[in-house]
Formats: sequence, C-alpha cells, structure tokens
Amino acid sequence: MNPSVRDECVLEVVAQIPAGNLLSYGDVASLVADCGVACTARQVARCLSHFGSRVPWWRVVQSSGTIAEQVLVPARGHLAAEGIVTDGRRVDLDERRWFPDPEEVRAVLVRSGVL
DNA sequence: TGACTGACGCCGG
DNA sequence: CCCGGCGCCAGTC
Repeated sequence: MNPSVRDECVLEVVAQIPAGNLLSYGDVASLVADCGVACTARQVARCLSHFGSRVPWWRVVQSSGTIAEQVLVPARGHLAAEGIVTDGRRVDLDERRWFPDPEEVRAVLVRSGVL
C-alpha cells in the first residue's frame, strides 16, 4: 500500500520536527488540516504505523505525553539520544513541545511537491 | 452491509 | 493519575 496525499503530508510534517522537540498525534493532525488536507490524530497514528520508519516517528507522542506501548522500548532509546528523559512510559510534552510557524510548514509541503 | 480494530483524544468519576 | 466510555475514521474480514 502506497501512502496517500494525507499520509505524505503527515510524514513531511513529522520530518520537520527538530531533534529534541516533540508533537502529539493531534498536533500533527492540526498542522496538516490547517494546510487544507483533512486529518485526525487517529489517521496520524495509522500513517506512522505503516510508514513511520522513514521519519523521526519517536518525536510524536500522545497528548498526555505517554508513549504508545507498542513502540515504547525503541522510542526510549531514540529520545534518550536527543536528551529527552522518560519516566519509563511518558515524557514532558509541555516542556519539549514544538511550535512551528504554520506558514513555514505549508511552504515545505509545497516545496516537497505534496501540495 | 456491518462488526471490529487501532502507535488517539477529551470528559467524567 | 488511572480508568471507563464515547467519538473518530480508514482498513480488514
């Protein structure tokens, strides 16, 4: 199965998250939606489960800061390498949240040809 | 069709 | 903070 336009947008946004910073699935969905492509947190999760290997997927966590059980172990390793501490199953999202310029996000999607 | 299933999120208790 | 319940939506059976 090839990624849909929405999936491409999700992957591009996740690829833009700077090392050491985080976004929740819902945040990614909002950024994509603001670019005119319908998207929900659930769809972001499904996209990453299929194509996440090509982007820094560990920088996306649940809105509560909890890391999905399914990828908890590998995620901890990557996060630690970026200086992000975990208490075992969650991170401090408020402290590490990324606040991108919506215009810039959109610009990247256009440059990459997705839009 | 319809039921079931997620790397989710918000609200109440 | 944990848990249950409900909404969400594309994919699978």
